[in-house]
Amino acid sequence: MPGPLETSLSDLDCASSSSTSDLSGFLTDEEDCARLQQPTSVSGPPMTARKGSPGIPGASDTPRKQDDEQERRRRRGRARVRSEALLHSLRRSRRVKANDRERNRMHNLNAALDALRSVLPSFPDDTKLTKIETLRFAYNYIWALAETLRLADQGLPGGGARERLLPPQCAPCLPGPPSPASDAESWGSGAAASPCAAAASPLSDPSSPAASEDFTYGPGDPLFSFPGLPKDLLHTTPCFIPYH
DNA sequence: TAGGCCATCTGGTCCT
DNA sequence: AGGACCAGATGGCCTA
Repeated sequence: MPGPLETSLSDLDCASSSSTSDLSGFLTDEEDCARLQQPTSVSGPPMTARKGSPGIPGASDTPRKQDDEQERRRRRGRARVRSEALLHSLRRSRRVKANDRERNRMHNLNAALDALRSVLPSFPDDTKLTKIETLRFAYNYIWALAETLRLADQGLPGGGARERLLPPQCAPCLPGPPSPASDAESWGSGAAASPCAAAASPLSDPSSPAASEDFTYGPGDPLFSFPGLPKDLLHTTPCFIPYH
């Protein structure tokens, strides 16, 4: 699959070398550059002072031309092998750099997940949430906090803390139930096998994440309570971690 | 041992 | 053109 790589062999970026990985078996960028900066000579004897070149008077032309043609073919073959090796090493070094960036990107993503875990309520057994659990937990936790505000608003005359805390356009943004059609897979499917799914009672709020059958809930669940939230909210707050 | 979770590599695609 | 993002593949580690 020819790509831009092939067209850029002549202008290799010698400054952007990767030193992060072992390229044993491959040329490094420095080697690439060093070789490219050399005159285009193949390994072996230098190409200067070719005996019996066509310009020399008195040479017999026909056999000499055949020899020259063979020599040119050999050189072209060696040059092709060399350039393919160079191309391979160039691809390799770029791939190594891309791997580096990808690794770093995933580390950043994990750091963000850790930061998210750190602001979520922790559990007594200090169990570290998995990635998917962290995201689901955060989703439900946000929903529970929003629900707390909503309940608080009902007790406030003339307007609500909710409106003061959240801009109006945020109301529709509150987490709704994952669409079974579109999101069922991404939200997992553990509820069917859940021991407490059968005991789950309908929620008053259809926007609750627990409205999705992927979520189970119940005060008996060890992951049920949110510290700092009203107790009565627990009756409408989903158990946020689906069973597996 | 099977299954879940994770890290890493990789090639493709999109974006700046 | 190069980097970011994404999804699939793969292998290691851990647990029930």
